[in-house]
Amino acid sequence: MLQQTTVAAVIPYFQKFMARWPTVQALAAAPIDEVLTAWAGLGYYARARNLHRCAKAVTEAHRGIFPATEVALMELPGIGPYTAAAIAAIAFGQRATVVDGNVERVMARFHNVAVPLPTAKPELRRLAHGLTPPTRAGDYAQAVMDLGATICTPKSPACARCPLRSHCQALTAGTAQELPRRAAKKRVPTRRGTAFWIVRSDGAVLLRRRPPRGLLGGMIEVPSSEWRAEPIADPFVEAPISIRRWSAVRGRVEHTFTHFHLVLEVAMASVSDKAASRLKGADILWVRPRDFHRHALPNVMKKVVDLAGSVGRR
DNA sequence: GAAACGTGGCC
DNA sequence: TGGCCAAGTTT
Repeated sequence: MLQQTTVAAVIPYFQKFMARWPTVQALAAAPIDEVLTAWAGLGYYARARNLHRCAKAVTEAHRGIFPATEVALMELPGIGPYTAAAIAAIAFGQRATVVDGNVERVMARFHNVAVPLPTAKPELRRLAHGLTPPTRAGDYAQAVMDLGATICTPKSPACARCPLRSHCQALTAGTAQELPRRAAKKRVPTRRGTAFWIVRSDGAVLLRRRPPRGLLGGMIEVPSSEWRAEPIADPFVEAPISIRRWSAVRGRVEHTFTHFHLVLEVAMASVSDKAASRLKGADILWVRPRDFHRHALPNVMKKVVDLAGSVGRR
């Protein structure tokens, strides 16, 4: 959960997961849809799929016991170099070098490394390895991560009250504020589409399960036209049902993903039960808005729901 | 190596 | 207000 995500954002999700699935076996036995529903809103949904696969692997291939070496941990889904080292050091008390964004920043400053990320990663890892103590490497790693989160922050680091200030080379050089350097970022493009809010006579709305991998993989969506850089003249040809009368919802949904901005128009329509009954398939759902919380709607789709739901209220 | 992959908080 | 960045991993 903590991969690329702040502690504050994770805490309520962590509490919910631990209460609902207290053991790795319980998580392994859960349907993926339930795991994704519990993860909805946290983002990077491949993590939820990987966590679930990992629980299955530990349960089925490791007799419910996590492997105790970094190399073996790395074999598990969703566990990369950082997580493997964190588990080895924190859970198993081994001398493993834990390198996350905090550690990279602290190392770049402590040793005044001017080489930009990600080029500097191997060097920062070597430096981190050199400082890792033979005992209590897990406590040490968490201390450095907490230092990075509270004192050695990305902007305006609190060097005056840093316990490492007497040995920090960037502080001596006056470069702490500007380190670590990073390669220039690319501009994010904008994509556009039209979401189709299709209501059945009983008030249920058409939802759809996205393909199991890729963007929002396995999550539930309000069906929409394809999201394109160049919008098409008639998006309604991509609606899941051919409908004569669409009504445009005033306003738009804007959302920023990691690598593109999304602008969504919303169109509404009612369909007969007969027409609705023709839409079938494992990926099709008809759900009343009051039951949306039982499904894995990512935040971008919650924005669509909010906009569509505003019709009639004003 | 580079790109894909969510969302929210901060300044 | 828009860019930056977060306890990274996978393809």
